[in-house]
Amino acid sequence: MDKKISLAVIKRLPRYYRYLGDLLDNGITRISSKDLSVRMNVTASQIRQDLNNFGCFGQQGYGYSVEFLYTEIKKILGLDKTYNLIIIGAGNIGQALANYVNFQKRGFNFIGIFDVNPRLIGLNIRGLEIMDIDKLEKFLSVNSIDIAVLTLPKNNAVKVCQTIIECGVKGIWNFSHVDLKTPDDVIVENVHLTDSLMTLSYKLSSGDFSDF
Amino acid sequence: MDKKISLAVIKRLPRYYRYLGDLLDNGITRISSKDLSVRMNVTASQIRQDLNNFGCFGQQGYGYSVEFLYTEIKKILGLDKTYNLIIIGAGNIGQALANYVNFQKRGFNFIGIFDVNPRLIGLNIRGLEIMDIDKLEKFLSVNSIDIAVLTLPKNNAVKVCQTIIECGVKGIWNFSHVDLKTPDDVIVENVHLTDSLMTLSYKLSSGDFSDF
DNA sequence: TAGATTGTTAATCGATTAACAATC
DNA sequence: TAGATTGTTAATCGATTAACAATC
Repeated sequence: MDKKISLAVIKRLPRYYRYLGDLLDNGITRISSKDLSVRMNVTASQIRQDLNNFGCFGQQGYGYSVEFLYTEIKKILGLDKTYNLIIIGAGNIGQALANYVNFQKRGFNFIGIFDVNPRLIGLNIRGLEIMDIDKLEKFLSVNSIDIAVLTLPKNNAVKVCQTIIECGVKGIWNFSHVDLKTPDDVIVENVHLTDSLMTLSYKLSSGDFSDF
Repeated sequence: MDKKISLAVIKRLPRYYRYLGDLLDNGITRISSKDLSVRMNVTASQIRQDLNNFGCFGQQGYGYSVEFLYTEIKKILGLDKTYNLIIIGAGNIGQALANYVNFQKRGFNFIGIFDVNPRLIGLNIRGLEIMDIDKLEKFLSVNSIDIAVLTLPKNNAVKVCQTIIECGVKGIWNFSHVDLKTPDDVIVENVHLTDSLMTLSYKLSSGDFSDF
């Protein structure tokens, strides 16, 4: 990309993508920023500003072609490619993610799942056999992995993170409750479920529900 | 609370709480905003500004008492109370959350889990029997529920959301991939895993990893 | 007392919204 | 052509950072 896109914009893209998908499903072929803004409960100005970070996708007097815009955002999000993923930590969350079919549909393919627990090793999760984490380095040397999903306790997460970075993994989807330190070219996306739940309990107990 | 606290501040509180917990575990009794800022990789100014939204917890020339600050943030986050939760949708994610013990440790108690699938109804998840979703309204009429966790497909989510709001539930932890419309006094906290993964694929494929 | 560090005001920076000329 | 709606610049708003007097 040319100029720096702010994180706020990036985080809104999946939501645009979802709404455009819904419009497509409903057979709507064109949409103005105004109409979309009403549906999404944001300003039309913000939509146009956001999109214009990436190109001129609309047409004056007409609006946007839903299908075209959908395809463009898909490309922007990198969803025109496929990704190889491994899950490290085959506990509750790790197994749930492995079982969730929608990720595969979008091009995120789980090709390996690892754990330290001997009672889990060998178990079969949707066609993937849980492997001993000792085999991780070997596996990474013969498979090209785009994203490692870290669903393990935080102490182990830090250690494993080191290993996978050395093996060249550039994307980390981190579910463990710790901040991972990584080089600049390694991207970490955090899902801190506990933090999310705490945010909810804050809002519930602060009694200030003006406009969350 | 007196004045309006910005969402940006609220979202940072759980992270402060986590770092203070770590400090406590390491036997550190006092910390300055400067020291903490280095550990957390934020500015000292931001830490002081954030905390002063809620009170004057520090002491000039000394810094902050770790234990006191930890306890205060705990209260601010509403973690000095306990919450009754139900899980609606006993699929992969729903079961994973029910099985995850750390939530209970923090005062979030799962006291019911529901599904529509007859093959799941009756199954036992950590002592909770999966109930028929037909029994939901009855259950809500005799139990006080603070938070409903929605881990079901989006079409069902919208319908169920309506029901639980009518039954007086004020907190929703929404894992389904849809924006729920709710009255002002009902708080929704979203966990959109697919969006999170798309953000990661954006960053990976944009090639612009300046400072995410 | 002198040094350290807060709480808070002021300055800066960035993100959102408004406005409008360009143009389909 | 007239109406609609974009892309983009300018104005506003809010959040972050810097500075410093107060004070432990």
